[in-house]
Amino acid sequence: MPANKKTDLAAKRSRSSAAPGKRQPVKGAPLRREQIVKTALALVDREGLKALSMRRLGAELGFDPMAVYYHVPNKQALLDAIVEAVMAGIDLSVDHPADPPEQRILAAALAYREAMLAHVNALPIVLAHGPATPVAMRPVELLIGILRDAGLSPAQAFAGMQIIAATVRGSVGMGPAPEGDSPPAQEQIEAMMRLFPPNEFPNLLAAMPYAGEFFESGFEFGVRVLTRGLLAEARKGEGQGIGIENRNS
Amino acid sequence: MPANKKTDLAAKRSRSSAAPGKRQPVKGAPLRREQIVKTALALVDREGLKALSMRRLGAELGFDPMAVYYHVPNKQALLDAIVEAVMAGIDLSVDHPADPPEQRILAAALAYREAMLAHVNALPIVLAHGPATPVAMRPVELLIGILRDAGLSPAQAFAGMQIIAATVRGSVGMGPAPEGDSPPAQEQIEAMMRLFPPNEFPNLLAAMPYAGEFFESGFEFGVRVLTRGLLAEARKGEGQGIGIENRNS
DNA sequence: AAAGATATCTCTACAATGTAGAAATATCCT
DNA sequence: AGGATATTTCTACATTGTAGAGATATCTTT
Repeated sequence: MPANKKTDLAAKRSRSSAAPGKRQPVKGAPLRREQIVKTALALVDREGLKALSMRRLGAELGFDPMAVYYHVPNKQALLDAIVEAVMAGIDLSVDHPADPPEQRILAAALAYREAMLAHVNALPIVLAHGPATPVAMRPVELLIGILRDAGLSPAQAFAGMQIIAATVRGSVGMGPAPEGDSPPAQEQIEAMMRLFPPNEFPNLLAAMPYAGEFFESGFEFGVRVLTRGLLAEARKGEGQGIGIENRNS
Repeated sequence: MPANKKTDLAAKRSRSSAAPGKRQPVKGAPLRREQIVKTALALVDREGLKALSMRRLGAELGFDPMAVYYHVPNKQALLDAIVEAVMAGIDLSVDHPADPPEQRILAAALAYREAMLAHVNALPIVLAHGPATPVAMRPVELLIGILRDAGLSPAQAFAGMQIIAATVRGSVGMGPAPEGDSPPAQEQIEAMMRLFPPNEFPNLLAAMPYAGEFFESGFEFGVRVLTRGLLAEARKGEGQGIGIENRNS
């Protein structure tokens, strides 16, 4: 009696949710797109990007792998959805319009960064030009809004938002390697010492010991510098062709 | 007489190089690792990342696909080598130590950016935490050197280099989508207008028309702001815990 | 030049992947 | 109940990276 796969899969489905007396799901909660994305992201977080195959995802969900294709057209769309989920994780409630602009900008940048660092294994797809969906654009809208509140013209605000977002994205991409690519930082540093001849890389080697320290507090430092400069330049009306005239009311 | 594959492949090899009278290659130039990487990068540039399969690369080289595996342990190593090749494309000759620091930093940042933009199709792997080989570290060494020349402490210089590099990397990653993902910018903008309700995204929509303008000159603007702020903060001795004391001679 | 040693390349084969297409089943509506 | 629709499963296939063994070229030594 070789129990076939169908029975096995059906048995695996969790019937925990859904009240039994009412209508709606009877056999077990049907597959929802949201749950697919959530499970996929969790899998990536746990085991890395290359562990995310459609078959593995199907197993994780307790469904046939092909079931996913009813809710998502192809794997690329799934990856896009994952990116969107990461972006949706940005906590926008950190912004308080009454606070000074410097503080608002820093808070937004940190929230952005925090959301990405919460899913380091997904960084390759997040940084590879994620989709411009409404969800992913809410933080952008907020940042531009803050900069406009600070008195910048639309063009200046857009440029400022781009620079800040670029700094956030670039900085998380340069953090510690994800997915067990490399040994712990200490060994890595010593290996580099051996790999890089001190006469060719004197400055790099001299600065390496501060690498860890930077990742802790250096990002904040950078954003603060950037913010201050941005606001000052904007007030001066300078801007290298960006918003030379103020298009305000 | 079914001409077998072996003969076909051998016939395909270019025997154009290598003097015939001497020793060394007689049958046709042997496969060199450098040529493999070069061909692979060219293929990626031409047809995008997903066109780069080992079989396709073999065909492009005129060798059996498996021949590559004698020179490169696996595909990941090949990708790493491609990233390194892109980094090696950074033109370090733009730096003139006699120039003022602002100018040197901007030139270095632009050279970095230029090299990455020269291979947009490779960006996903370039941004996905490239390997820290000596070649890839030369620009880093240079940047730190410039900042040290400008009077920053090692820690400050390292932090500054990180911020600038992050800005460069982030900004190229936010450029126009590669690999024909999306239609030309103009249509895209109009599509966004439709996708984003103006009451939820007023600032974004107001700033969108300047998107193109930013990508042209906004990056320079951002780096300039960052540089000026960086140098000023460093002179003041401030630095949020980064290099509070100067570890100079 | 012959013969063995080594470097380089080729062939075959396999497991894993994304996904098309048809079939099966569950759910809903009348 | 029965037909319509939504959802899931099965089967199958082309493509991918790459292991392993074998073939061939090249170099070294005699």
